[in-house]
This record gives sequence, structure tokens and C-alpha cells, in this order.
Amino acid sequence: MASLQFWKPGTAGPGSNLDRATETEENIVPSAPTSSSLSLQAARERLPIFKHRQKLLYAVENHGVVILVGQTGSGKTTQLPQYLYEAGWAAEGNRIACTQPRRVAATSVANRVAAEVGTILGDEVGYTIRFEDVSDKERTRILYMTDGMLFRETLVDPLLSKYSVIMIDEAHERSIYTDLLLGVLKKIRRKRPSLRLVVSSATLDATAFLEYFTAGNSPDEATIVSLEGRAYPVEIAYLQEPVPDYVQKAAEVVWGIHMQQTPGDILVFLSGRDEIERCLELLAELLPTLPRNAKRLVLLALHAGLTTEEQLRVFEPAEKGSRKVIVSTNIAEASVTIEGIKFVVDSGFVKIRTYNPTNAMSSLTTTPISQASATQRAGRAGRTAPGVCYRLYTQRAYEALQPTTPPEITRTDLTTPILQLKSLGIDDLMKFEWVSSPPAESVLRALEGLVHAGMIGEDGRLTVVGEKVAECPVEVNIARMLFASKDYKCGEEILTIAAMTAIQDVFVIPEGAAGALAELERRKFTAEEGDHLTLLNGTVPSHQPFYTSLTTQCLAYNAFTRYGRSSSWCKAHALSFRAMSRAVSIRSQLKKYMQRFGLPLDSCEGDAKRLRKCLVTGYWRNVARWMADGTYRAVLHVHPHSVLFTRKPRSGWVIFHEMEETKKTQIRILTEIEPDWLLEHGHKYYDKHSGASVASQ
DNA sequence: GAGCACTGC
Repeated sequence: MASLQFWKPGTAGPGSNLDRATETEENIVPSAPTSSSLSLQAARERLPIFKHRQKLLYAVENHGVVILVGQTGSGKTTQLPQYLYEAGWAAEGNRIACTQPRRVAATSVANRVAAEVGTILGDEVGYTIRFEDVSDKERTRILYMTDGMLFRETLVDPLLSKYSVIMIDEAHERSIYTDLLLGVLKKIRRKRPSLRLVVSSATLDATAFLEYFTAGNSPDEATIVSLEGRAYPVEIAYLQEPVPDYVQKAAEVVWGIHMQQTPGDILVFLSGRDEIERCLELLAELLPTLPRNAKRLVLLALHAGLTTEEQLRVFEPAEKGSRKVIVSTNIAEASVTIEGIKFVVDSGFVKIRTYNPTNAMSSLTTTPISQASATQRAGRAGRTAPGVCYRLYTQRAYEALQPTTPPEITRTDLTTPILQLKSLGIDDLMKFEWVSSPPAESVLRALEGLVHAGMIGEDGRLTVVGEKVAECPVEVNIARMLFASKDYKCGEEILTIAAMTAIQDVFVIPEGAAGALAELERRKFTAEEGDHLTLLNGTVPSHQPFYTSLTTQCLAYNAFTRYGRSSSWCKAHALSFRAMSRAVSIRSQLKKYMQRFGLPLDSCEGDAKRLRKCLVTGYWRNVARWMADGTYRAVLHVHPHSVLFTRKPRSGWVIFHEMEETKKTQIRILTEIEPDWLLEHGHKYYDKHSGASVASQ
């Protein structure tokens, strides 16, 4: 490969008059010097945000909402809460909160700030995430938390009265909880004007947030403060012509960089596991052609399906005389930061989940990224030194991209969010001030489902059960089963099933020969009745597994707890230790809710029929009928992970946990049922003769 | 007979 066949804007090639200067100016700032060379205070003062300190405090003092524009590394997340603390905003028992979309961010930032403040974590500075509250009710002044946790707190403290200032960090990511929080906070500000908000955002979204908060309020309500930082420039290169196969092109570009360029690791963005593996294979084929004196090239994959150990390998520095190339999904765009990357290769694609409210179907499709996403990916090349980003698309294609990714709230099932808003007393959803309105059909679909599930009455208000379910951190259909377990006397088992369906990727199936072995391990766990019981099998308190054969996921749970919750046991049985440990946490959390709601923890004592009937109370809308061609009515395909993948259910009928469209329309986690059981639930919605369910119409 | 991007409570 003689040349990379790229042109670089501003140097040569067509259209070199690059007017998007921002693209080359990722405002990435070197990390602060360590306290060994400088005092802590001096290090803090060197951060770019420091010279804006007075301006920021003035803005918070005089405006209800401050939109803070500043890139990663400006120090906003660690410093602003401290400035506010030092300025007295946490006096008289008040707290300063800072929300993050991800758990790791909340914990790691809290750690750093506790060290800077000179306190033990959990004392003056703490964090709160699901299953972990490292904070002190009385003493904590600065609290980092996930946005989901703060939203949940509004259910018990609707005015968030403990907080004087709330900073919503990474608001431009527009996670569903960020959007819900912003809507609720705007409302709270009207009732409690002393509360101050700081909304931290990327440049592109700042005016939209400003308009949102000033709409219906005085123009003084909100203001924008921008922190410009020192930047390591990232040079952008585009393809001159589009390519038919970006995976192959990615491999070629990586190889070209390796042969020609100066030192520095390479990060490649592709859409999924399949593409990553193909790209790595292509590169592996080229390795033998490396000249003897050339640097070695270390090939690494990064995606969420890997074990923790495998993920950690990408952080190990490359050995002397070698270069790392990390081929990754979108996980490396915001969730995972790898230092030392100098070259980014961006395919321009991402897999995104969307929801179609008319058939309640979600799908996972490979789609072009947004310009904001492209900027973020490019920025990953310039965290510690100037870098280069190779975009595997033309500049014209870049210009045609959407400016930002549609917020999650516009492409997701709203059943749970709407139940929670209702629980906050927001009954008129049309009057709720959404930052971005969700599609009307999504709202209607969710309301309809909630009415039929008995969570909302004819008057549009929550029922008694609805109030309880709103508090419970599970999907509505699962909550319904938890409540029904009282009648079917199977609370113990339903609780496990609820926990196990809440986690993904219980089984780790590697590529190649190891994958085939893992597959055999998985079959040891199969329960004839289907996946839900398979999920359960392992934990059955009785002497023998009562479900005819062992199962995949369930065996998983019961056996996992029986064999001492060990990671080596998981490894031997192709299970994810991470996922299983999480299931244990979720189960104990849900158990507390069941106790609070007075739901007994009976065991069904091996009566699988009772258990399956209980499952129908939650899943009656998710019904499918087996057809002779091996598909289910409405042409649903069984996910290959299901134990019913190769087996016809005797009754011909199943219920399923979820349905998703990838290459085919697939249903996951199934259990065989008798069709008559359906008649007790929502018979209005189900036509016995056609076998069509609401979900598949 | 074949496969799921990433979060969060």
C-alpha cells in the first residue's frame, strides 16, 4: 500500500478550504501535573476552568440556570462543585449534586475530588449509584451520582430540597434520565427559585438548552458560560471517494499508518463485534508481511461482550518497539478512555437501538453517526498530544450527517418513564415541558399499555398498584409478575427470574473452538419448559432440579449461588461473573421491595406449571405460536441463545421476554405455555383463532 | 441452525 489516499483539509486536495475549524480544535487539555511536582492548589489553579472561577460563581449567583460549555479535561466536573462548596453553597446543611450518565464516571470523579478536598470518600465528598451509597446523610456536601439516581430521588423528595445547586454533567449525551431530570428540574425551579442548575454541555447544544430554560421564563433565567481551553489539535483526513467496504478499508488504513507514520497507538471505530473480528482477521493476515526491522503491531478488540480481563488488556501500554491497535465499538467514544491514542480511524457508523411504537418493536440497526459523534471520536486522538483522525467517508458525506444524535427519549419505550412521571404528579403529559418531545405514538402506546396493565385508571391517574410499581426498579411487566406471585405462591422463583431477565449477556460465548466448548457448557443448563426456568434452575432450594433438565441461564443463578459465587466456577461454565454478581445484587434489591409491599416469598416447590402461569401475568402481550416452518406466528425467529431454538414446544405456544429486529425479527427468553392461560389476561387483545398478539400486529 | 451497540434504576 503505497499511499493512504487521503487528503487533509488545509493541505492539499479538493475542497481544502476547510471552514470547520472546530473540527481540528478538539479542546483537549493535558492532565494536571501531579502533586509531586506541584502543590495540589497550584495544580488546581493551572486548570483552564480556574480563570473563569469568578465569572462562574457570579453566573450561578445571578441566574437560575447556567449552561456550561467546556470540553473534557477543562476540569468542570471536578472543579465547579468545589468552587461552589468554597463559596458557601453547601452551607446550612445544603448539598451540591453533580450527575453523570454512567456509574464509573460518578465513582471515579468522586474519588478524585475527595482526594483534592482532602477528605475520606463518603464523608464531605461522596457518591451514590445503584447498589452503592458511599455518602453520609449529614456530612456529605458534594455528591456525585448517576442521573438515574437523582431522578429516582425526585419520587421521594419532589422538590429535591436537600440540594442548593445541581449540576447535570454531560447533558449533551441526552440520556433518557438526563432529559427527564431537566424537565422535572425546570418545573422545580418555578416552585423553588433558590435552587440553581448548571447544565454542562458541548458547544453544539448550548443554545438549545438556553432556549429551553428561558422559554416561558424571564430571559435572565439562563445564561451561557463558555470555558475555552488549550487544545491539542487533531488533524482530520477524509476519503476522496466513498468505499464499498469500510471494514476492509479500516484494515488498510491501519496498515498504512503502521508502515508510514510516527509512533502512537491506533483506535478504530466499527459498529459491532462481527466487524471487529473481520477487521482483526484482515490485519492478522498482513502481519507476516511486516519487515523484520519494523515495529510489531499488537491487535486488540474492545466491545462490551468481552470479559473484564479482556477489556483491561487495551489499557496495558504497548511494549517497547510495538504499537497497539484497538478495534472498538462505540464503547470507546465516551465510556472508555484510552490514553496514548494518536490515530483514530472512524468508520462513521454505529449500531443504534430504536423503538417503533406502532408494533412495540425495537430494532438494532447500523446507522451513520452524527457530526457531534464524529467530533467526539476524533477527539480521542488528541488527549495527550496532537493527533490525526482518518474518516472513512468523504467530507461531503460528513456534511450530510445529522448534527447530533437523536436523544434517547425519542427512540425508546416510554412505559416506565411515563409511569414515573405520573408518580411525580405530572398527569398531563402534553403539558410537560420536554427538552425534546417524544413521538406522540410512543406516549400513547405507553399509556395504553399502562391502562391495560392496571397501573393507570380510567381517570388517567395512577392506581394503588401503579404507585407501588413506579417505585420498583424493574419493567412494568416484570413488576406485575412479582405482584401476581402472591396468588401463584412462587415469589421465590419469580424474584430470581426478574433479576436474571434484567441482566444481559449471562453467557460468554467466545469465537472459534473455545466458543464451541462454551456452547456445550450452556446446553448442560437447559430446561425443557424454556428459558425462564432455565434461568432459575441453578437456585432451586430443593434437592433436585425439578425442571426436567438443567437450564442455561437459570441453572446459572441457582448453581452460581450454590457454588459459592465464584468467578472460576463461572469461567468453567461459560458464564459471565460480572453479570451473575449483578443478578445477585438486583435480586436482593428487589427482595426488599417485595417485603415492603407485603409480597410473600413462597416457593412453588417444583410446580413449574404454577410458575409458568405466573409468567403469563406479565407476558400476556408477548405471545407467539409455533409454526411448522420453525418460525412463530407473525414470523418471529427464536434467538439462538434460547433453549427452544431447536425444539418445538408441545403446546405450540410460548411467551417471550423481548422481541427485537436485527437481521431477522427475533424473540428472546421464551417459555412454553398453554393457550388457555392467556384467556384470563387481556383476552380483549388476543384472537385465539388467528393467534395474533397485540405485539405482533 | 446461528448471533447483541451502549447506558441506567
